[in-house]
Amino acid sequence: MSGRREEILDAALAIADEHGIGKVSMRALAERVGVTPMALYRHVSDKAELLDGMVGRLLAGLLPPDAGQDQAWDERLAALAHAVRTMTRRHPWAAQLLFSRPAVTPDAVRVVDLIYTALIEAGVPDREVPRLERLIATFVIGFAASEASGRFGTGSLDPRGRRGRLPEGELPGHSRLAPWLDLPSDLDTEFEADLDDLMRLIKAVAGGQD
Amino acid sequence: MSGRREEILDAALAIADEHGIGKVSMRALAERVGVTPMALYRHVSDKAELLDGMVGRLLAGLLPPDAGQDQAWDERLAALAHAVRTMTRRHPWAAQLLFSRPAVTPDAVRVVDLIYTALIEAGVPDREVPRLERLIATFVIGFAASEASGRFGTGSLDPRGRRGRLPEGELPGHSRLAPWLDLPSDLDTEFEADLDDLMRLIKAVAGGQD
DNA sequence: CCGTATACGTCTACACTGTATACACGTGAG
DNA sequence: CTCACGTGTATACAGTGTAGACGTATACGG
Repeated sequence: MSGRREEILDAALAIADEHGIGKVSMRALAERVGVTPMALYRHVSDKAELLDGMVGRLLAGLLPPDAGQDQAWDERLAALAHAVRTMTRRHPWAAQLLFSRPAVTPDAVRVVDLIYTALIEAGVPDREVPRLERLIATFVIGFAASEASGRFGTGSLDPRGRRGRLPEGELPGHSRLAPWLDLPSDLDTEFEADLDDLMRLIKAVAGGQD
Repeated sequence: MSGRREEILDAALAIADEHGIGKVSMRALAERVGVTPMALYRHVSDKAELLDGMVGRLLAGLLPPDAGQDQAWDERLAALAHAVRTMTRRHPWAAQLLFSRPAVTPDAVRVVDLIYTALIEAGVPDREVPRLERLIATFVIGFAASEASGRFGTGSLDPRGRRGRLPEGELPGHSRLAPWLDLPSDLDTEFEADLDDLMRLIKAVAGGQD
């Protein structure tokens, strides 16, 4: 009935994109919409529900424009994974929220279903499909969240700092891998390689049983 | 120098365990320690640094008591993964924080190094080790965070609710998998199966190149 | 013994936060 | 006309992180 709710959600989204999720307060949002803070509660029961609505709105943008039925299952899966990553790069604040609530909104369920059908088409036994969906989604979201929140470090300065801070010899792995750790990590190609590995994993599960 | 900082960190940890991370406020923490809120700032520069210190303290508990050198690489890796999961089950609030900052604290680096050496021992080419470490850690932390924050749903009620809310036929994957979705998910065995798959993935990367 | 440095803690105050409660105004239906 | 309903407002409360100025207790070098 009311596009007002969507209007509010989009305003919140705009604030988050411009100034970070931390600046999304009921007062700031109200001012942006042009109302009193309490007016928001007519359209949103909680601040939590507001945040839920925001991620819901982003998830809706994840669905491929056309059904994309012409692509093979692995291409559809890769496209979805890339869509998640580009989404969290445009909206870094969203990555953390994806872990916060079960995927019960209609849009989220539709995305899950896309993964289900892709895995079925890949030949994964029905019994294993939900587990593999969670495995893949968990990794993809986790990667996006790590990237967005800085867990992967900020570049080449980081690994050097690591080794220096601990007594020599206590980190055999780090010292052996030193040449590779000093390279500035290219997360684009890394993500690609990770996806390749996951596809192989899916094929292994599919091939082993059917 | 000052065991006082550790004392404060442990008090914060206790509050988080008893009443949830949301109840960890400078005022509540100060009262627990028996001081004025502002006194905490002598030992901790920020609330953010306080939270960082809390996860650091938990990461320290992740290291195996003895070096555990007698176990094979895959057993050491599995043990580490299980340790993360049990840690986030005991401290559900911690899972989200693991995504928040790069692993630069000494304890975190030591954990990363354990994974490095395990992967090297597995025969993974040096060049691929850091990537695989990130892949595995990302999944394990993501799984723990999902479990802790409810992303995996709260049981069997959830999947039924999902399908009911959307028009029939729009979710082919869900309707085909209905029998499996209604089963209460057993996250213990699911995590085990996921680890098995990841081990296979590691062996594949190792075997393909050396 | 004295002066000083350092670590630690207190008090007050500010600018925010989410939201409960009570009230006002429009519009459309019976 | 009246009543309900959807919407927005005004006020208020309890809680948050933390800046700034001020004390005090212990230890150390002359």
